[in-house]
Amino acid sequence: MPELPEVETVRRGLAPYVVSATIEGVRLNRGDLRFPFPPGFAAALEGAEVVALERRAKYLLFRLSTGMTWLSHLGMTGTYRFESFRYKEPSRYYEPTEDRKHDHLVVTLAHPEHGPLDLVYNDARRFGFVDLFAGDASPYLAELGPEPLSNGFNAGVLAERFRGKRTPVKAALLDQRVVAGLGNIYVSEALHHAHIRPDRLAGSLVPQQDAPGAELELLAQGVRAVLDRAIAAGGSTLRDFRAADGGSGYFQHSFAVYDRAGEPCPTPGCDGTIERVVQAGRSSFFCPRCQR
DNA sequence: CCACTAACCTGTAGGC
DNA sequence: TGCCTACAGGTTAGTG
Repeated sequence: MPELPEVETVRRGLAPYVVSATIEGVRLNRGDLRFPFPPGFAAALEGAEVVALERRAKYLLFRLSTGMTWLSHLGMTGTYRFESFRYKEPSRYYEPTEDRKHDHLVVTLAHPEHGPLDLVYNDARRFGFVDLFAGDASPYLAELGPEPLSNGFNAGVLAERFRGKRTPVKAALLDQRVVAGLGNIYVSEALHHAHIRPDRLAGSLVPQQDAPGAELELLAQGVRAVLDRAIAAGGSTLRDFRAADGGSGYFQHSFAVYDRAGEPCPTPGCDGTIERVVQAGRSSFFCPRCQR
C-alpha cells in the first residue's frame, strides 16, 4: 500500500477538489471492500459538504459538515482518481464493465470552483476499507501510536515502546501502535539509515541506565528523514500506485535498499551488498556490512 | 499479554 | 502463447 508518504501525497492531490465540495451522490458497486460498507454509509455522505481532508497514519479522513467523518484506508492497491463525467446509471449498484471492474465506490462532487467531478475509488485486491463515525470515534484510530513526523515521536518514545520487546525491530516498527504510518518499504529504509539490522530484537536497542541511546536517536531521525524525503518527492511510484493528480512529472522514488538485493550498499565508504531476508512473511532489505 | 502464521484477494513477473 | 509459482505497499483472526 501506500504508506504514510503516499497517503499524504494522495491527500494533497485530492484536497483542492474535495474540500468545500458538496457530495451529491454516492454509488457502491458492491456491498463490501475488505469489510462491508457501514450501514447508512451512502446516505450519510449524500448532501454533506467536505469541510476538510486530513490524514492520520495511513488513513484519509474526510471531515463532513454534519460532524461525521468518512475514513478511508487504501489497503495495498487502493487508489482515488477523478472522472470528469458522471455515471449515468440510476441504480446505486450495477455490474461494472470489464475495464472498471475494480471501481468500487463513486462519489459525485459539486465543487464551487471546479464544478462537478466523480471521485472514483479503485482497489483490485480489496484490502482497503472505509468507516463512518462521529468525530474521531473510530476503533481504527483508537490505538494508533504517534505520528512519526510530529513532536510526539522521538527516541524516548521508541525506548518506551521497545523496552522488553523480544520481537525483531522490523516487526516492532511495522506495529502501528508503536508508531503510526510506517510500512514495509520505509521500515527497511529507516533501519538502513540508522545502521541497524532488521533482525535485532527491539528491546536490545533500548539504552541501559546512563547510556546515551545513540541507536534510537539515529533510528528516530532515520524514520523522519525517509518520510520527509518521500513526501517531498511526492510519494513512491510503484506497481499500481500513482499520485492522485497523476499526470506528468511524478517522481520515481529511489530507495537505498528496498527491492535492491544484490546491489552495492549506497552508504558512503561501505562495500557491502544488499541482502533480502524474510521476516514474519515479509521481505526485509538490509546491508549486512553497515547495519548491525 | 506476547509473538508468529495464515488468511483475505487480484494482478503481474518470471521460469519452463 | 500458456501454465505454474512466487510475490506484492496492509491488517486482522487465529494459534500456541
